[in-house]
Amino acid sequence: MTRQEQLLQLLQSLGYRLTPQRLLVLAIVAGGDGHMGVDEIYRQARAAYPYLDLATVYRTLRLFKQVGVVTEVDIDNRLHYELTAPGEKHHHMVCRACHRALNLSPHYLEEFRDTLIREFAFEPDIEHFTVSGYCRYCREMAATVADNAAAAAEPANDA
Amino acid sequence: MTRQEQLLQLLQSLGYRLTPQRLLVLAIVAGGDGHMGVDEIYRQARAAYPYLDLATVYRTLRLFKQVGVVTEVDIDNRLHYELTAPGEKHHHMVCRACHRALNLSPHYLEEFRDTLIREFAFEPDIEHFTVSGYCRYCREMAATVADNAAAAAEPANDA
DNA sequence: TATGCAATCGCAAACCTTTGCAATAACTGG
DNA sequence: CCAGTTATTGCAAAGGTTTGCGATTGCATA
Repeated sequence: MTRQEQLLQLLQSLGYRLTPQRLLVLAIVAGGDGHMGVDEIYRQARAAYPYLDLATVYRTLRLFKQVGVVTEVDIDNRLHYELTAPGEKHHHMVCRACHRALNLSPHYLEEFRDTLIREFAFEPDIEHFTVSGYCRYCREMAATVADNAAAAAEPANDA
Repeated sequence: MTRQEQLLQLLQSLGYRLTPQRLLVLAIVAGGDGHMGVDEIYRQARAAYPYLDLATVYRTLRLFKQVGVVTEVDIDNRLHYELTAPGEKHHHMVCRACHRALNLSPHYLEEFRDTLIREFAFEPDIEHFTVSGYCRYCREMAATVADNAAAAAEPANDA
């Protein structure tokens, strides 16, 4: 039984119906590489089944997320999805500059999670956790630009 | 000089113009208690200046956030803002059930931040950090409901 | 105080996402 | 295998937020 078939069986066991739309969306997300934007999923799905509605894609992805089949990532105010890899769960660091999403092992969040529970009885939803910030490359680039500007502004360094 | 005047001066020193719209929005956010929804800010602003446009409110708040004058919090897919309290910076824990936002001291994030920088050279944007999850009260309520359901399903406990 | 430029505004339209509703289709039980 | 029930769909419209654009206005300069 393939991974996709397993997931379909999971959906069915939870009482959800296996519609062609759901099979299609699952196949596309499973076939994609990493996080896919909704628009891309929709485009691919339409190619196979032109009557499919965008709302159905959104609803399907929301259902998949709720059941744990996919992981939702907010990248630059847009929703992206990837198949949840069992045993390889990970969180995301999204760069504010280049909008790339990097994976982050759950290990780095466990302590934080424990603290929140212990101190505030707050149970963080660390199934779908995203930190935004600036990635290594954008930070380096920014540093380089700043250096060049400083050099250009330095009269002694000219000529 | 009041806090509001300080902030206005800050805006001006950064080259932004002090328009009546900005003064108004700042006054409203400063006068509000805690996180205010955009709609509430807009309603109050309109009462004082009916020609104000919603887009201007959004733009103004985005500017304020960018400059650090206000802090943005996403509560149930809606933007909320509060005046940034100097020296009392805090993050947020937003409950997925009751949508209440609780404050979280930056202290709890420093170690996490250091780890990300050290391990991945990723600089997390911890100026505006929000964790979602389930708060103490909603967790207790869920537990109670579950207990009651279990008790109701227990034949020996009836009558 | 008058002038000019650029930032900002209001308006309208777009954007991404969610929702209401009647029609359709997947599953259940007979 | 058929009919009934109910989840799910497509469609259209709304929701919150952002953006393009021409008109306005704050502010610097003279």
